[in-house]
Amino acid sequence: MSELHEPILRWYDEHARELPWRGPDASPWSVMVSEFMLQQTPVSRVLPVHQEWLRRWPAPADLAAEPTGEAVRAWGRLGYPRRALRLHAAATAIVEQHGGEVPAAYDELRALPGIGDYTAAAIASFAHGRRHVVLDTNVRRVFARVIQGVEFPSPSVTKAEREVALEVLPDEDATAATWSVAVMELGALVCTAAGPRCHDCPVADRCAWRSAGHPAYDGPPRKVQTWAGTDRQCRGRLLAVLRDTDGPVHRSRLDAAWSEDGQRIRCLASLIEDGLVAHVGPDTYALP
DNA sequence: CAAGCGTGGGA
DNA sequence: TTCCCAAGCTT
Repeated sequence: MSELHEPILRWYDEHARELPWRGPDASPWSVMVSEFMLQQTPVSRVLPVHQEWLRRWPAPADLAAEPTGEAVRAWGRLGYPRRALRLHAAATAIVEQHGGEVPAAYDELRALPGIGDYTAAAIASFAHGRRHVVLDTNVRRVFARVIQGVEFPSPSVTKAEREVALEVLPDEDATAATWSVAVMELGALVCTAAGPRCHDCPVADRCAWRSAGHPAYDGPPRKVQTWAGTDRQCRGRLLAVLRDTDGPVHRSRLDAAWSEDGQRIRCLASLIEDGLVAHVGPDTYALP
């Protein structure tokens, strides 16, 4: 499958977006912050928050010196705000255990809060030029189509999938890192989940899914998250009140944000349990 | 391993 | 409008 390398690497060289966390001047910390923010959040929404984050906290130690609530507030509306807590906790661990420098070793990255297999491989590859299999949703979809000939990959990563990704990973470290980001970019811009632009694809003539006539997805139904009325929506409402207010707020403000008493009380308790909200006085709450 | 966790934009 | 989805992690 190494005949995929040249066309995809050349395509990336010509079509890659210029993003602040790419480029030769991007620090490992900048890459790490971007990877946290990009977990389930689109690039366009990450860009302004990432820029302000790096301006305010140019190194892990700068973030670690702040209360966790400052990270939650600066996270804004990126979603999944526990990522902000984990990024803060990871920065603290980097200061305490790694001399303030983002580790380059996969195992050390993987041990940090909020860093799973994908993020550890991505930081090791993109910030430090190490050779790792980087399997995100884009890479999985590209390989599913080009190599396996199906529209979408299985719900969770399989052993076979990981073996295929390792087989096609270039041998040289720097090339492997560029390859991974190139395949990701191809998935993000061309081989998209809905409406792939096969006419712009550098490997369309080698694509198993395309040569099979774009057979429809035949796997288990992909689950859709419900939203209206869920705890996630309730928690988002409550946290938004605190985020958009300077200083503590009275409980009446939170009561006004969600009408159903039982759910609101449960969600507030879970936010406190998660460390996203602090109970600072009788009927008074604030960011931690 | 399935479920839970935010948010907003595009089709 | 409704549905789908966007560089996952944790439990």
